[in-house]
Amino acid sequence: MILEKKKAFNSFAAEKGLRSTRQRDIILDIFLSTHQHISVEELYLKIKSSNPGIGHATVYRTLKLFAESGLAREIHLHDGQTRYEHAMEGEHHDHLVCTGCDTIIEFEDETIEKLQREIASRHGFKINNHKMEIYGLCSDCRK
Amino acid sequence: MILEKKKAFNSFAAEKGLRSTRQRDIILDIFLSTHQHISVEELYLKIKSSNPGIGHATVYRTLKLFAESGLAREIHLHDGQTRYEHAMEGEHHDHLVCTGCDTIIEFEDETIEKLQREIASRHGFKINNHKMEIYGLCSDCRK
DNA sequence: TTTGTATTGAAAATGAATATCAAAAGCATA
DNA sequence: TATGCTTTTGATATTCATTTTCAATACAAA
Repeated sequence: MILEKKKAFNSFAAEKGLRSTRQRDIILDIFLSTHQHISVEELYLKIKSSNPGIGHATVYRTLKLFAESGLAREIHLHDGQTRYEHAMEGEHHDHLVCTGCDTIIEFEDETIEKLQREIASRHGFKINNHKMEIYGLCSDCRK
Repeated sequence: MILEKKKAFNSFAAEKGLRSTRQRDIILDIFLSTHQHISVEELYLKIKSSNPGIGHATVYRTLKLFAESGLAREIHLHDGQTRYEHAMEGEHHDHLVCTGCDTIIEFEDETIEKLQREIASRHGFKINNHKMEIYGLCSDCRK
């Protein structure tokens, strides 16, 4: 699966005429090895620890490329940091965010997606993307 | 209705032991006179034009207070600016955002809200808040 | 008034993200 | 393999929204 994703990114890169570089390979490997919702800073530190030479800007640039290629998706929660999650074709993750402990739980609900499409078409919109976040307290934090 | 909101904010302020100041009155008046989704900068400029003395920081601070009091709600679209909308008890606005012309259309859907509550309770969450934005192209921009 | 504290505004600081630009690296071609 | 052109990189500076700092000011209770 990771291999497929690498291939997918490589063909995206080839199509765009991008060169293949050591840095992009490393960032891709490490990004693919992470869990969901990693912030740029977190990823940067992770990369730094094994590859001290790689710069801040490169990580930002490369993650934008991943998003463009469809490999990753940007998410903006309420703390002013951009995070990236692994994106797969046609797959959508919505989020339950605990404001107590910052736990993020993913969910999908086909009925909601369907209703979104209905609402959009009722207003003449063509959906590209959507995001939905529910903020609250998880059972642990309510205690 | 505007009067009620002012009263509501004043009792919130009283409860918190906040003082009543000329600046907060002015900012409240002007905020209440605006339409939905005003950015801090836009509001600041509007305020500045009639009250040149009022500072940037005060506008930021006061809007945070409004949000805390329940009078306003923060919204974060994807351009790095915080906007505020008028919030009313129990009322929720979700948004259809046109990425072509930045038009924002509000909608509400009780079925979606119900499904959200179900999902949350299934995960043991108590909802405080939610946001949902659908990004796409409106009929004009698709032409 | 007087006094204690909250609030303000100007300016500085922060922090995320982007731009700049010279040096380095990739890649096609000779 | 060497050459030359172009992309990419990384250090640094910059931008922009927002927050902090702090001395001066305003509020409200006594």
